[in-house]
Amino acid sequence: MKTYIKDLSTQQDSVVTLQGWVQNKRESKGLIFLILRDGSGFCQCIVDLGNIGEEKFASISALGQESSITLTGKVVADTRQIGGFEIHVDSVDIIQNCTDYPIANKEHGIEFLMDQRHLWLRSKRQWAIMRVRNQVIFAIHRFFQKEGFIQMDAPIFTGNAAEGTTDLFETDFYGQPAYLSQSGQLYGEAMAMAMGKIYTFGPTFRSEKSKTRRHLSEFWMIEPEMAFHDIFDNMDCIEDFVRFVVSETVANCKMELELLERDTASLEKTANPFVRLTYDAAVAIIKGEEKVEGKTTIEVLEADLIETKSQIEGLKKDIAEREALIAAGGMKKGKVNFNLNTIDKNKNQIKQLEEDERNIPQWLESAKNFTYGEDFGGSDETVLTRMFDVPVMVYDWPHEIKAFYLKRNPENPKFARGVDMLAPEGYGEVVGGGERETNEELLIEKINEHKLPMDVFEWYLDLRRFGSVPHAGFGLGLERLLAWICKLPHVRETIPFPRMYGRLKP
RNA sequence: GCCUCAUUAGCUCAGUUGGUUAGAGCGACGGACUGUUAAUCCGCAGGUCCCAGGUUCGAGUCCUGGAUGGGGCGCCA
Repeated sequence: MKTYIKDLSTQQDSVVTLQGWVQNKRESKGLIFLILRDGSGFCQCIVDLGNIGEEKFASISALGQESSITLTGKVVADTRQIGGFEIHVDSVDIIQNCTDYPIANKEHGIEFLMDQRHLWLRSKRQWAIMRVRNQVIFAIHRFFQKEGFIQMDAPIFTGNAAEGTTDLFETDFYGQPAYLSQSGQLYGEAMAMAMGKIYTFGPTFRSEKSKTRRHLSEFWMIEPEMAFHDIFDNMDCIEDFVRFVVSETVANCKMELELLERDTASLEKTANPFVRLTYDAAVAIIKGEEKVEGKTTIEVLEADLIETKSQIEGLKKDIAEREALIAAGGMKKGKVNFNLNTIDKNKNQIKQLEEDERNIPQWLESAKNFTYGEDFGGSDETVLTRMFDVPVMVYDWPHEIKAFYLKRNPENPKFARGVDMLAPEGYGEVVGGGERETNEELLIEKINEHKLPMDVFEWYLDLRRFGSVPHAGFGLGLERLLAWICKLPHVRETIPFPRMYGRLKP
């Protein structure tokens, strides 16, 4: 039977066989410390010259990083180790000895790592992120399945742009132009009329030339659609759903989130009620006309700017101190290296903080001058969510700026019943959705207003002609949700092989 | 599409007002050390300073254009 590192705790003092890769190696005379990884975890394995013989010892000593091996040894408890266990090795079979593995155990730049993505996935942080992704996907399915939703797959080739706004990838479909799907929602609506409650879970494609930390050209979206649900039922569903996925992930990914140094306290706050604001109320807060807990956005942002500046000063001081210590001499080499590396890290942090320093005044300006009636920009979202520590749902948007299929507020037709959920900690829009228009005349009017080809929406109008009912739904961006849960600076690390502007390989 | 910052060894980065033969650490390689946790110590090798022009006696450094990348805006999940 095969043994995996994650199961070592059940095998204490017995002899097991592990198969994996040499993640790191330290050597001393007569002893080799191998850090083995097998996909399920990491474990230190000790090779003793006296146990294994000189010839074998030399061949193990020559193993490069990421060499593949099979080893057999005794499981010994050792509190110093990550998993609490280590292996005292009896024998090693080398499957492949490899050398010159490109990714070293140190800081690397993002461009280099993205070029090495196929190998980078083996690194600890990436390993942890991919495991969280797996748990999040599983929790999403559990939520909808327990709530009686039917999973459906929407087509990926479409003949039209669903909302007519975003840039799509064009392909050739037997001589006809076809577009890669930017949303499965319209098809979801059809299926919801058949099944009651459905959800799609599939890839989505947008050819926007966006170079930001929250855009991908290819990403995964979850789109539930519910018959007999209005905007408020929809918000209840969003809230229950996000709360469930976050709490299940926190419960099932303790080790992974710890490895990512993710403070889960802020995730646990999703147990509290989410903030619900109309567009009007949100705009008043963004513009600084309305206070939240006694403070305006302008005050909070100005304080953030001062804080950023003092952090930069603090880091510069820290660097100067370390440089002076090194220059003074007499420091051990290991300590010098540690300090040099810390200086590098601090410098990188300063670069990021300096970007914030440049951005915050722009955001402040943009928030102050926000024009009522416009859609929120990324910075407006950041500014708004900065004021709360739970997700914020903004609903009832000016209908002109929202998609054609959103229902008007019957009490005030100026507003469409769309809802966006903004994640805290600056992550912004993670969910977009709303109640769907059921009035056929209004829909036709909207399709014309948006200058969309009527013939491709004929089938969609049929949904209003035959047993039309109030219904609502939303779309959740998996990678954006993951970036927030893992507190990553960019969505590109949340998907195994990101496709984005300027990145098609590997 | 616009704005902004960057590009120097395999990797992460220094490089002074423009001045001789461009540096460090890590990694790789060779050696030492029997419990290491980014091991440590000694040694050794490693360069199209992103590309193309220009200014200058002289350019890694200054100027112009381009390429690539980071970030922001717009657009969006």
